[in-house]
Amino acid sequence: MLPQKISDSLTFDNLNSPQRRAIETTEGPVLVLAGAGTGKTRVLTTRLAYIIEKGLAFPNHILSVTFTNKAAAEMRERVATLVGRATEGFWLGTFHSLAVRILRRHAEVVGLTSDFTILDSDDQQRLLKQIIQAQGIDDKKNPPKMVAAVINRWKDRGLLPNKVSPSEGRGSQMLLAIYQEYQERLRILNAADFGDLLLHNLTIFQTQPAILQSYQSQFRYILVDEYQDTNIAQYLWLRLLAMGHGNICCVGDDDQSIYAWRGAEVGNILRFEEDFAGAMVIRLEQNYRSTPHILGAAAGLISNNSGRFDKTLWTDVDQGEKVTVRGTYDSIQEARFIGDEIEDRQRHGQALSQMAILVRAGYQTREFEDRLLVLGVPYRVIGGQKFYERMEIRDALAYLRIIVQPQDGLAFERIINTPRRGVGASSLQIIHTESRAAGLPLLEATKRLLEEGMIKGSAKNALHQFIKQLEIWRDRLPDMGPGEFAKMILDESGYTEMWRQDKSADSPGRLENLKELINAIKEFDTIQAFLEHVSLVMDTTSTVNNDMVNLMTLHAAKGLEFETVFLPGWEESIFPNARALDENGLEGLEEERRLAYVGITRARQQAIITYAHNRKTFQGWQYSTPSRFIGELPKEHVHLIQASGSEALHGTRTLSGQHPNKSSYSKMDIFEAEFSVEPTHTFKKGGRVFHLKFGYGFVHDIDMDNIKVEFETSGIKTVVADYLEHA
DNA sequence: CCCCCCCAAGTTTTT
DNA sequence: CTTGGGGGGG
Repeated sequence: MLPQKISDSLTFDNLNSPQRRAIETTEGPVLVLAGAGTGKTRVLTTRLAYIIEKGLAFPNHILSVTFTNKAAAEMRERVATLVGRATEGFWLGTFHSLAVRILRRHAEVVGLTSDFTILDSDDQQRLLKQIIQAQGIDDKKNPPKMVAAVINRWKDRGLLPNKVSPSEGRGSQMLLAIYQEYQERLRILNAADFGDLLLHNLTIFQTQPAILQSYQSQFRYILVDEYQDTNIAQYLWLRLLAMGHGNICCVGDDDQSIYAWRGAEVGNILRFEEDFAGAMVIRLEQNYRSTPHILGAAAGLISNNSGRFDKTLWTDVDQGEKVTVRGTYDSIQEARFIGDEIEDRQRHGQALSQMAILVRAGYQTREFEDRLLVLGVPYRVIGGQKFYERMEIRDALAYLRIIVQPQDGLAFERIINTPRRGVGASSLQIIHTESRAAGLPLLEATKRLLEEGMIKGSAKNALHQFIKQLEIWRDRLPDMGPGEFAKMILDESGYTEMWRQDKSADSPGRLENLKELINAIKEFDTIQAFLEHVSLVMDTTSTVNNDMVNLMTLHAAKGLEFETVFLPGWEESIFPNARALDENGLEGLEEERRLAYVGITRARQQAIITYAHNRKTFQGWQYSTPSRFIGELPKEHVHLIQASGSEALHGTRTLSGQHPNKSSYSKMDIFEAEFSVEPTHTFKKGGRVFHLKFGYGFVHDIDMDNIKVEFETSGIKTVVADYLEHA
């Protein structure tokens, strides 16, 4: 095919024909089923550039939606390169950032003012806790966390309190009452939680046809990334906007839908053709990332799921190694094995940053961290606690919030007695009561109580002082740079001093974080702009690009790729996760399987799956069974190495929680039906062999595929038969 | 009102 | 084992 040039910077070179079709079909609904590693981002960005370069629309006529800020930033950057200019006019961002932009313009429609506060989940749970307690409900039996989860799921489905059907869930009346009160309190706080951002948009669109119409005619082309992760509210939002022209292009992969537990509906992508009449479905199936064995193993695994679009990923590449499945005696050996494999590859010139250990749950990274520390191998843990979620950062932000937005009662409450000012629970209780009775924000209620002399003792002076101080700070706000302003607040409030006085081990770190926060604030024009950024961009942008092994959860790995991927802990209860199965049955199992699919398809060259027969948990030693997913991998794509010799034995859980004693073990036979465990090589004890890395040596001992060799130059090593040849 | 001790729980996570 | 939250005592 001849390369087709669209403009100076945009060509169709190196695009396969489905990719081209996905780019050129600009009119009407299009669903692009983009399997792992099939050039999805390339298609999205090129399509965007194509629409611009063809003169079909100006940047502000295109709505491009992603889930994460990271994805939005990447897209923005790549589109800018393609069209050769900045991307200012584009409506390109996350669902939430785009929804906020719209909501700030029409906030009054839903009873907010345009400077409303965005609450994160921590604020949300604090508020819910107050409501639960105020309604005299036991917050032990109904923890705010769980109540928040129920309300969030309702919001994910686009349901306001009046739309929740009475039969919904258990204890629904009580939860519904909390939900109603919660929405009321949010309005008084002039605040919106994350779910509200979308939900309020829907209300605006549904009640104000003129507003909806103006957006419908503005956004002539709509592009959506990761469509399999959309929830109902997001789907409704897209549908309302796309009504009319119908030029909506959704890109996604149903096999990579791993967020059902937070409201994503795989059904959205499966139903696309019904939802958008005349939709064209384009499959991207040529994979540019992985070897045939990796694709084959992943395909075999995912074929066990029902209700999916049938896709067959294929690749031009014809070499590559089988997926390794390695059993170990216990979790200590598992960590050792992976550590050694990493060092091995490093010695062979593979960059550490090209290796990743992907785990099911965050706590699993610890044993690998310990091991890598011992080995002196640098690593980084991706994910974990976010900068803006740290206590000291949230406190500091609360100071800024209450100054900028006096109605923000949650911020007020957070810092009113931090550092200690002698305003305890009892004073706060009085303020709360007044606030609710008079329908006033906490700060206003406090002022009134002070005027009326309703607060006595030390709290009276403290509150009086503090409110005066807030006003002084607020007056200075216009005259100072945001960084300078923030530093002043933290110093004058005594907050910095509080941590200086604190002698616990983590206080120096906290002070350091506060400094970092001030630096971050300096980058913004106003405190308001900074706060908006924080509430929507929870990323810690780590620009450090050192050569380190990557440790993260499977969820965090979606969208990434590595030369070598280690997948430890493939054991029943861990992966598939027991709780996922308990709570969601077959659905849960299928989502776990998709997670496994995501894990395997992150690998370019090698995927190494491991499991341990005995695992140390917080209770003690626990016997575990290899994951059913291992048995689902087609054997022609897998190289199985069982725990060898005495390691292959296992026992039942011991009562004492001691490390199991080998004498109480029976031979394991789980895989004998699935895999041949016969040695596939012909090496003999005493035979001379050659290894690419260790050179020549003599066979010392043989245990299945594991050959112990005494090498001439590097001593005794146990290596896998595949890497040896007769010499 | 503050501090300390005890008890309970312990997937995944973006915005 | 570790961490966070709540309750009770000073």
